[in-house]
Amino acid sequence: MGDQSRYDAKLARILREASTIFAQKGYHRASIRDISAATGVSLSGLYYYVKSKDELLFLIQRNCFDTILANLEVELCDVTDAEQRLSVLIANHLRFFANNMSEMKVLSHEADALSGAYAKEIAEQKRAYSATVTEMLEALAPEARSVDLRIATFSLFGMMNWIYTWYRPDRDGPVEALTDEMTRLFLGGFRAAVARAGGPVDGACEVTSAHGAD
Amino acid sequence: MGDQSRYDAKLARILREASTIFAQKGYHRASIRDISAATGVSLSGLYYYVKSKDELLFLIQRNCFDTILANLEVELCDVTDAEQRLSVLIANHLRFFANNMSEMKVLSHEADALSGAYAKEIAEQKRAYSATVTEMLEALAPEARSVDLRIATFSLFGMMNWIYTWYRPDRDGPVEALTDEMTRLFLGGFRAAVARAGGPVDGACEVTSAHGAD
DNA sequence: TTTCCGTTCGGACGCTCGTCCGAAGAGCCG
DNA sequence: CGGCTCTTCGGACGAGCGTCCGAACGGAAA
Repeated sequence: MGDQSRYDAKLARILREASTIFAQKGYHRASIRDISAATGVSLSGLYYYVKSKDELLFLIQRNCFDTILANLEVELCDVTDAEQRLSVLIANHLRFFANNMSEMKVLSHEADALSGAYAKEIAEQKRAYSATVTEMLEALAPEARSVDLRIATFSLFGMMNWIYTWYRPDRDGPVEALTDEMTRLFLGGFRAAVARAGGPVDGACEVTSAHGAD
Repeated sequence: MGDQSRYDAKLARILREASTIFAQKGYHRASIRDISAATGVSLSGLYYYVKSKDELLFLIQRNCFDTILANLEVELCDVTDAEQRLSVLIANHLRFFANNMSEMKVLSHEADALSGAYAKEIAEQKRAYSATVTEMLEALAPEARSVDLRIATFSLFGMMNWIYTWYRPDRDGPVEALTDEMTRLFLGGFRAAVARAGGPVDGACEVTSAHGAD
């Protein structure tokens, strides 16, 4: 049989180059011809490795989640403290993102470019990941309301995922510093929010409902 | 002269419908034909109101920033307390987003779909807005390092802007509750981070650098 | 050498895209 | 009525898109 590993390597290279192109131009704006040019593989040659442009995006996204979730499981296995578990998750998430900026941008930005079975499989991975975070927060604050846990969960993902729009290691420092800062920001806020749950933050909240619609 | 206000109203309607379409399908995937169908205006008729598809996106985004920034100025004019100023900004931001979900999604998701002069003008509005937030944070914590202020600024924008991926009023409660919760989360975290600046959060941070690259 | 199979590719397919041209409609003034 | 201006539109243009077919390549097995 012709080298299986050679096939795998070339497919991996195609996925990597495609991530770069998708990250630069966006999924819909990027064309198969762009990817053909970037990889040096002919237009029709690409279709030997991939069924469609959609599958290309699907494989990229699934690889990302597989890696993130697998790494997370390894790193969490011997950590029991609730706060440490959360900060391990944050570190794992941001480290993957910083080391795979193109893939991360594709993951965050092209979340609903897929449809059908592809979309379903990715959505399931995302659901599992979110549920993990919510469980961690619940372990940290068993008395919190579920709505607030949901808001906290997605606020954390917002902080972390949004970095694809602004983070550049040369200007903003290494991932480790970013991780520390975000962990401190979120964990500190979550602790404080839970501690005085129900009450406003030093009169900072009643301003909220002052104005009507825009 | 034929009604100027009639022209303006129709243009506004086109922009509104276009926002919906762009939000649903994404800018590049959405076609002028989709917008033509949604508005009932013919394909070529649209070009009487708008020079190009790019200008359509540009006008939507500029209208958003104009509204947000104008509202903010009004709301801030008689607030002096540093914490209250920040929470007014958060409230203003989230209220606009929740009341204009399509426009907000287009603003957050199609940030770099523009190019040339259009992109430049929007980028300038965004820069001014970010600078406002950073200044508020600095007023709140004059001793913080500028890198941390930058991270805090974009973490806040991440929390707020990411809601376009998950927030639904019927499931997640009214904007006011969301605003209170996010204000509490961020402000609490920021205060805590500043208070113990430099030091890790209860041994939650040294885990960060444990593993290498992925 | 011949056969065979995994791999590669040129070139074409039908389709949709953003844009524009020339003409026609609508309301008003003379 | 005719003429003018603002608005609207049918239909076409060239370009680029994702995909696929049939043929050719190359190295190992016979």
